[in-house]
Amino acid sequence: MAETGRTDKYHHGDLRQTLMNNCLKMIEEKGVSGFTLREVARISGVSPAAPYHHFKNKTELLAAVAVMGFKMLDEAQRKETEKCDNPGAKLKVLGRSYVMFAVNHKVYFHVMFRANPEPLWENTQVMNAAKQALSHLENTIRELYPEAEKGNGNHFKAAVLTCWSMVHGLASLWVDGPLRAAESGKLEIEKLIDLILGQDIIHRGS
Amino acid sequence: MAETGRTDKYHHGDLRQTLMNNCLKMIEEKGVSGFTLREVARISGVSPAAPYHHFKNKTELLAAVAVMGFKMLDEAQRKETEKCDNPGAKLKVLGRSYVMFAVNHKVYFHVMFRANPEPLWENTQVMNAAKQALSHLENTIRELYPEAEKGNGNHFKAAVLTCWSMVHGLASLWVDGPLRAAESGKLEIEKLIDLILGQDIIHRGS
DNA sequence: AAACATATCTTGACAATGTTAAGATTCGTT
DNA sequence: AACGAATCTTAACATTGTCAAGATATGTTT
Repeated sequence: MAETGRTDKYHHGDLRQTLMNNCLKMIEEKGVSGFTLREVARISGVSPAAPYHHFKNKTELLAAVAVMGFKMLDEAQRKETEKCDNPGAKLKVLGRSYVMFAVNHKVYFHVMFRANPEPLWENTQVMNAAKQALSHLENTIRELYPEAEKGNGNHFKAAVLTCWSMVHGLASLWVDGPLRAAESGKLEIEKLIDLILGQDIIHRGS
Repeated sequence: MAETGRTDKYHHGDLRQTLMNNCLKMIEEKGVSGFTLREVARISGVSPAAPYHHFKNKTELLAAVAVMGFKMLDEAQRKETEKCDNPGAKLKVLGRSYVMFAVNHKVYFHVMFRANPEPLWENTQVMNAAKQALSHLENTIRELYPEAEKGNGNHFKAAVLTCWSMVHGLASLWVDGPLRAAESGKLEIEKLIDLILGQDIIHRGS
């Protein structure tokens, strides 16, 4: 039951989902800029105008994919942290999970953070899904450093942002190419993650 | 002397540079995906086919811009570190300079790291310029932790990558929108940088 | 069951884009 | 003065995103 093809019916049945799947497939092959609404429609077995009954435009298809990606990330973060009780271990697991998500779902990561005209962040659906996915990190840091939220809360924000920047940077460098291209030795990404997260990041604030 | 317009001559005189400038201007206004070869040509006062005598295609124009960006970054890193003798201070200055470059030259950063079909990293010119710009960080870490290069050098690579990831992550989150969109309090980016770089990043390896 | 509103898909069209081929114009050199 | 190379233009092609109008199916009301 190939999802990619058409059904014989005039009404496709589940075109919306099919379009999203084929969108991902296409980005995987041709990159996020090689993605074309018309071709996705073609592959899905419908006319060029059909997608417009499910998405306002090309960008909104990408936004829908981004939302799905953030939900997947959220789910991964939730599942992985369930196992550990120690909040310190939690933090590392979260970081590992974040980077591995980017590595294993490069396409989603691209759509989520490299959306082109960058209006995805003005889409409230995307924003909310993103906030939800990030909440795991915030909660864990809250557990680890309850005192950080005292005062103006800048220490807390700094801690969150430090961790986020770190893993997001590593993920970005990997996904965007420089890390892979620069052949950083024969270090595999997994070992890289462990090396980096092995270092005491927020050892002390200020 | 507006660079953007045409000269009366049949031969433009300095079309290559003009195209690059207008390319930047256009991306600044319409985003990196709204950038169009034809419009850049139009603004530059030449026909749609003229750019093809200076760049192999649209992508290579972007590659040229990316190279220029890396050279600017390289120059900034060089200039800023000249002042400080202490390698520890150097490291922070480098980080600050990296992020501020992204903030102040969002367009360049976009072209350098968000190049669309991501073949820019297969362009040797881009690769070399990027390596050059990154060498400052490597050298500084070498000064700071000479012992890290012992053995397989993994500790050294980890340290470099940790610093790079951190600042690149912060820069990415800012440039790509999530940080600005998430209205992370009223924290300005400069304060954010200081907060983050204030934390002992590579306090100890492993 | 019949009629009707709605959702879904198609056809046909439009302007715009990246790119190339063929021809025109200028520049540098001999 | 003449010639080759560099630079630019015109014209064309296949594609793209998007929209308006019409066709077809679905579901609901009577």
